[in-house]
Amino acid sequence: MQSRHPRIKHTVNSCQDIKFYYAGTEACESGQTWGPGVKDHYKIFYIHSGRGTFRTAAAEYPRSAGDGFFLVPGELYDYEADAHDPWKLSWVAFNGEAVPLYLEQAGLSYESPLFTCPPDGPTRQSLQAMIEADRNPDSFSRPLRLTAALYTFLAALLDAIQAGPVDPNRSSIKSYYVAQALDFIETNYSWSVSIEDMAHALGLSRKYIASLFKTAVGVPPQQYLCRYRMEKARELMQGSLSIKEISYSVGYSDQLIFSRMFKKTFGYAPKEYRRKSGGV
DNA sequence: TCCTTCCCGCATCCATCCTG
DNA sequence: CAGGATGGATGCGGGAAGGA
Repeated sequence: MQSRHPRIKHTVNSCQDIKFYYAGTEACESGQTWGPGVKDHYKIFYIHSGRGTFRTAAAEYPRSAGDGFFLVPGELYDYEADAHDPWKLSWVAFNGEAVPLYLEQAGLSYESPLFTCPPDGPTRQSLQAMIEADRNPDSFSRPLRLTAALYTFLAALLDAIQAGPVDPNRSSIKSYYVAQALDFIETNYSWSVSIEDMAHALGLSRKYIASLFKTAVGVPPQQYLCRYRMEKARELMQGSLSIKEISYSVGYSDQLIFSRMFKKTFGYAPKEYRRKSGGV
């Protein structure tokens, strides 16, 4: 293995994979409805005042001030303001590959679409900041400001949800640790990182994170890391890099060890694999 | 929920050999 | 001769059980 690199990259690097769509606020009229309908993006609602009802195909959820709910793409929803005390809503719509990860970390899903936040907390403040940024089109920096505001809002939302009442059956914190571990591997596989390094970066013991990882993923972290490196190597094998260059690129300073692992994983030595697959 | 200890399997390292 | 594969020794990582 190459010498240990002192700088461990951040454990979550996929923040670029979230895209802001739109945001807004509306004081609804009595009995005002939307749907049933579907969205092609994620949409989070926050209730400032009043009350109303949010429905999925499976359940009906009465909601009031301080509550929130969210929609996932492709599912059928409808919602309706109360006839006597209609709600005032704010919403933010977004999409991206990283969204499911963050929602899972927050314990939100189609089956569990509800959350509660303090009326004057940072969640509402960051939501308001995003709506303000969306209203100001006279700026070249508007897209960056909106994206930054969206991250701030999601971070505040995660903090608010995780600081809330703890459900003894809730597994989101474990999912969070496992997601962090997966992200660590995908970010640092090209260095000579160990599972000890990963545990240190997450602030957990090596044994504990390995246990969570095995339960969630099905294989130990060391095995997952090895397999991940081999898959990356197989991709690089399609190009013109030498076996030695590929081994360095996926975190092995010793091509001999790399060759052995490659053969164990795929059944062929690297050179043999390249010949069979018609590579360079 | 998180950590510790013990033990064993396996990944890694080094030396050597093989192939084109 | 350079690039790549194999064999044996060693240390790290995983599993199990239990404690704080």
